[in-house]
Amino acid sequence: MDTHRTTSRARGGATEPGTARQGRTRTVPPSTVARLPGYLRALHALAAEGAVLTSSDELAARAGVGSAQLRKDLSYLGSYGRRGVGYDVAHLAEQVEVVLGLTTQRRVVIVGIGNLGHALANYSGFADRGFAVVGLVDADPAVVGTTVAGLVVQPFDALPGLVRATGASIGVIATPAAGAQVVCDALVEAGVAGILTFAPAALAVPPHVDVRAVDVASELQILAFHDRRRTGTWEA
Amino acid sequence: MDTHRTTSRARGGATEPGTARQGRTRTVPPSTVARLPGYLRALHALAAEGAVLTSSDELAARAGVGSAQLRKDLSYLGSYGRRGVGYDVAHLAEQVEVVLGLTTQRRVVIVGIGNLGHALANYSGFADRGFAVVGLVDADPAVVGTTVAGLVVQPFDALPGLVRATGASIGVIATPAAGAQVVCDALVEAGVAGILTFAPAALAVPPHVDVRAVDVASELQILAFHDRRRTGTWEA
DNA sequence: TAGATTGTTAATCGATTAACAATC
DNA sequence: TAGATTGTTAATCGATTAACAATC
Repeated sequence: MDTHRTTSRARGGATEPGTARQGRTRTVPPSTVARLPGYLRALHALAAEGAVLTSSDELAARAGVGSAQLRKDLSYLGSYGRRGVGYDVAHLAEQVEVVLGLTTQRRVVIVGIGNLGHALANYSGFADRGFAVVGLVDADPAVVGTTVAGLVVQPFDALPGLVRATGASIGVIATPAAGAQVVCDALVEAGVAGILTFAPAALAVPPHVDVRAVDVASELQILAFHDRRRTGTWEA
Repeated sequence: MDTHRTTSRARGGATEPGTARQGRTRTVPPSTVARLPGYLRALHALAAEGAVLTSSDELAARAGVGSAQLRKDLSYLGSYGRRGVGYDVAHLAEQVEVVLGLTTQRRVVIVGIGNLGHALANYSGFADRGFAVVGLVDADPAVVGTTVAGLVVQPFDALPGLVRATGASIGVIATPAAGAQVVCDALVEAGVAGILTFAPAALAVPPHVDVRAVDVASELQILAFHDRRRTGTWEA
């Protein structure tokens, strides 16, 4: 084992195509990048309510962060507010989308069409937020050939062809932990740029591939830590 | 709005019932707590392979972190290794479980039995890792009364009674964003200690309640950031 | 102008990493 | 004893926060 680690919420100093005139390159810290989707969500909610302008106070409250942090985060993207006035909701939303790379719809392939894969394939939040599910893959012959969310489930062998034919740049792994690394390797080999895995397993990937891991049971275990009262381990 | 924010991956300086003799209280940093489930996973995998001893190098590689970080993290829990020898796999796993509060099985209620709620209710990884799903709730009369994963779905009104009757300490929100805050308030009112939400919305909760938020579309957007090549925004 | 709110600076705080003394 | 590996220290690094000068 000598490829890179997963679970790295932070992959170092990413650069960003210059939205500032001149194409100058700016660096957005990983912790900021991770909060941008939340800001975008809040901006869309404001826009839906008809708001034209917002302030760092208001937007921060909606996103659940402090206003100092919000302003600091936005400052990495550029200067999109007006002092004494605030931010133009629509314009700021657009800028955040540009930075996140959401001006083009990304294509997603889901591997593992069990309960979770099913749910993800049918999730409308993907389409709403810039992603198109363009392919479904499963290793189980009983599942292959069935139609889920309007797509016919393909066999595992079809994965590379599917990724290339559809131009998918993101793979989602919704298989059990046992199969996750094999699926991951296949996705990497097929050329995806990012992988979102729900399998409870650490994945090894080459450095040019980005992995994000969501482990539902781990989230519950972290919650359990804070609920550790009367667990029987008291002593004095 | 004057309750607290959500999305706080880190709720400050949690204390831990003293596993060290004397009941002395120790503090485990949030970032360390967040990695403990991964270590536990790796330890269980090692145990399943028959390993009796492991080293910080081996365990760290399995969990996808550096060995220095692993040792630092474990040092917050106590001194459970032997210099020159390594860690006893079974014993260390047990200690991590004690710290995470997994010696008692926690009871979980799921609200929102759509595609995702369905998948979560049926997810075997919960039972395997210390949690029992003891109640399902949905607002849709067409869903109420149906049986999912061996449980009859209850109406929203039944939530407080259900939480109390089952002694659930964790609530999972799998509803659309629009209903999330109402559900959250009801869970808090019913007395849960922690909430895991999949709804794309910031939740306000009182300070004694812990919230963790998983937003699948946000994860994809973060991946999209790293895939921001040829998005058309180049300038020079 | 007076009031408001940004963008940035500087201070603080927490997390990571490398190195090594302690010790099995 | 010699070799191995932990637990801890100290240095570095990055993230957060508060305060305020710039400016609308």
